[in-house]
Amino acid sequence: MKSEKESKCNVDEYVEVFGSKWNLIIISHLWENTLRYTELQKRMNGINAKTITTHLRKLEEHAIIERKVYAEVPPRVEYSLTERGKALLPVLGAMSEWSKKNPLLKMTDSEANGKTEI
Amino acid sequence: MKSEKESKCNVDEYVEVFGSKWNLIIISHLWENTLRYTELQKRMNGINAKTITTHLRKLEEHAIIERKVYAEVPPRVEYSLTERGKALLPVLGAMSEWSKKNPLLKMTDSEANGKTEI
DNA sequence: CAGGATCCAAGCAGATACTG
DNA sequence: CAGTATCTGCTTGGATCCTG
Repeated sequence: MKSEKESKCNVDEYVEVFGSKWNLIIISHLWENTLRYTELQKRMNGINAKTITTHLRKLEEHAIIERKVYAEVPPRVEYSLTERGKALLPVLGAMSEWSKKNPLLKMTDSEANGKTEI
Repeated sequence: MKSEKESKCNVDEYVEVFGSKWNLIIISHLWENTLRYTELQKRMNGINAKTITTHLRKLEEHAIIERKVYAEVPPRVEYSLTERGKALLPVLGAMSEWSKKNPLLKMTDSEANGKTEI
């Protein structure tokens, strides 16, 4: 809704980056290793091309990930985190910590029907 | 799209909580103090009732915020963070840290047309 | 005051088909 | 292989009206 820097000043800054399901998922997948487009897509449970591309471009704009194109015969494009992106470690780490200590209580749609795995 | 616990195990757990613009904003507003419905709404730049209520309910389900209703003549409802919610401090802190050290580079829709404020 | 109920509009994600 | 283009449908957010 495009709030122009009112209220919480810098909150709306990181909201753009963190306030997105896909962004968080992509970043966590690129955490350990550099991945090719297809490989990343596969790991993300076969998310469709348009969706993943849109978010990859977005993260690229924010200089959080880097896109390297190799001019080879079978085209190869690899995505990896930039330094800026790696600086997110504490954030992802804190999130992971919190979720480990505070497992979700309910399941949004299917009211906690025994889904206590992971 | 309801991915059932594939790929990154615990990632999809916190994505539900953090992967939302409004959740992050609400949490950051309730950070310092308990707020009444109207006050919270006002601080969120006049976000409309339905939207804020939806997210407040969601955060309540996740036991991140608490909703206290005072049976007074002019109804009063106050929202505050629970212990579980306060445990998010490191996460929000890390986000804030990151965004301070890594200011956004561009403006999403309006291609950086001089909007370098904040 | 703090919403619930509706309806509508915009944004997002998915499917499909097509290229360098 | 790694996308782009397009169309469609669900999900969100917003506006408005109404109520305990």
